[in-house]
Order: sequence, then C-alpha cells, then structure tokens
Amino acid sequence: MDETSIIGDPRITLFGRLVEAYASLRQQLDDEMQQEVGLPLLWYGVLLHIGRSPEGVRPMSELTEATAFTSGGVTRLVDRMEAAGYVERRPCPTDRRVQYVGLTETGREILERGSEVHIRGIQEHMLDRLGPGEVEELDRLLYKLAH
Amino acid sequence: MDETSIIGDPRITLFGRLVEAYASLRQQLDDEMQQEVGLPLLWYGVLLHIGRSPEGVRPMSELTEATAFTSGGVTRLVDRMEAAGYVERRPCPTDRRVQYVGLTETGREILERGSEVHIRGIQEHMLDRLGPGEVEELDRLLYKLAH
DNA sequence: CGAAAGTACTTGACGTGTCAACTATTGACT
DNA sequence: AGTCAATAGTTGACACGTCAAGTACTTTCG
Repeated sequence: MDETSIIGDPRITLFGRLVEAYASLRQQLDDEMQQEVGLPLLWYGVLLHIGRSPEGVRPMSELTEATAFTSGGVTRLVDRMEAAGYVERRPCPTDRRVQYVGLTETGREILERGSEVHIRGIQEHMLDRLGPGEVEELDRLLYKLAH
Repeated sequence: MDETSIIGDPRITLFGRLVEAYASLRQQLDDEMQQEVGLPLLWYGVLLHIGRSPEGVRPMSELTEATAFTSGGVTRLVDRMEAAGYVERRPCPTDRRVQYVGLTETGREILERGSEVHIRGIQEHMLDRLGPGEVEELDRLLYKLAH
C-alpha cells in the first residue's frame, strides 16, 4: 500500500522462508505419522527422545527442554501418553523430586514403526529434493542459525 | 539404548535441525516483539500480511492460508485483534459472504513499529550469523523444501 | 426460474498448552 | 542440626486453537 514504508523491506522474507519450509514439512510429516501410525508427530518426538537416551529413561525436566513446553505442559503431555500406554513414570532412586519417564513395551514398538514412517518422509520430502552436497550445506547453515 | 535399532538413523537429524533453527529463531523474535512492541509475532504476521496487500485489505479466507489456521481459528484471532483495535472487518461490496479485514490507524502504526523490531531481529539473529552468499544459498534451499 | 450444491464465515463443545500458586524434596550456610 | 533458598513436578484457572454443525449468500444447471 505504501512503497516507501519499511514493511516492504526484503530482509523480512528470509525468516518467512524458514517459516514456510518448517510449516510445510511439519504438516506433511505429521499427517503421514497420524495417518499411518496414528501418532502425533509431537508424541513421536518424545518417544524418540526417550528411546535414544542411553539409560532408556529421561527426567520430566529434560522433556521440557526437548519439547520447548513449560513444565506444566509436559506434565499434561506425559499424563496423556501414559494413559495411552506408551510411557510410564518411574521414581528416581537418588532424588525423590524427580520423575523419570520410560517407554513401555508398546511405546518401544510404536517408536520403531513411527521411525520407519518418519525416515521415509524425510527421505521423500527433504533429501530427495536436494542435490548432492546440499544436504550437508543446509544442515550446516541451519546449525549456524540455531547456535 | 539399542545400537542396531532404526531409531539411530542419522537422516532423522536433518528435520531436527530445521525444527531447532525454527524454534530458536521464532522464540527470540517473538520475545523481542512482545517485549518491545507488546505484540505477539503471530499478530505481527497478520498485520504485515494485510499491510502488504495492495488493496490494504484481505478476506478472512486468505488469512486462513497465511496463518495455516482453520477458518474458525481465524474468526477468533480476528475477533481478538479487532477488540484490541488493530484491525476492522469491512463488508465486501461484491460478495456479501466475504468479510474483508483492514488495518485501523493504530494497526498501521504498530505494524510500522513492529517492523523495525522484526527487521533488527532478523538482521541480528540471521543475517549477521551467515557469511557472504550464505543468505542467498539458505533462501534457495528453504525454497526448494517448501515447494 | 428454482432447486441443489458450493462457498464464506461463525459458533458451541472440546482438546491442549500457559501461567502462577502450591507441595515435596534437596542443597547450602551458619 | 536447623533454617532458608532453590529445584522438580503438579494443579486450577484460563487462553487459544480445532472440529463439526449451522447460517447466509452465491453459483450452477435442468
């Protein structure tokens, strides 16, 4: 509406691109996960985070970091995932304030199935669209932005 | 926990990087916008979208695209922004089903102030962290992923 | 023209996250 | 040891988005 206004500044679009790419990929990967495994991508991320930890267990506090939720949000998320039978709370032997969260047998199974779908999605929607060397380049650039 | 499991696949991390970069930047830009202008980044995005359209007005339906919300979500979002005095609904002369959304005077002012903050944030958290040519490269790669 | 299908938006019921206050436990300092 | 600040997690009240049904208007087509 006003060509001389600051709102036309082209710098704004770089962040816009990041938002677009993120939103579009997230949408597709989430849809596929829901469709084929019946699991929200968020839940898959939590299962993966726990499943990848060497002790097979993570304290609630660390899930707040991983999810970027508040502690209250994680309490409720774990409540639901526990009710669904994917995870379980376990007491921490050295600090009774801490709640560990570990995978149930069902949780492990669905994490395995989810991972197949997730990897296929990433292959299809990300890796296959980039040329040789571009994957490493993108990874490097995104790393610089996040740290 | 199990080195032979599919969950260790390194391909998973590329999407993880995108999530990290997006979450980290979004957080910082949103904090700054809230702090300095008292505006959620989401609202800023809507004001910008409307402010950049040549007619100075956008139909609700287009805001659903821009925000990736459902139509009901946009109705409520615009309700709140209208109550805050930043936008106003205007009837569409050619189709009485359509609601146009336009900026109020206050909305224009805050969009202007928000843009200064937003551009400064992008400069600081994105452009300044990348080397020469890397901005164009990142933009190109993100574009490929989103389309 | 008039009925039926389509489109734009709104609304009620509900799911899921935040915020701030609270409980329980631990660590630090005298 | 004994108090007091810090930390981990939960909870009630609330904010904000989705989903599906509803209203109003428009377009299509026999």
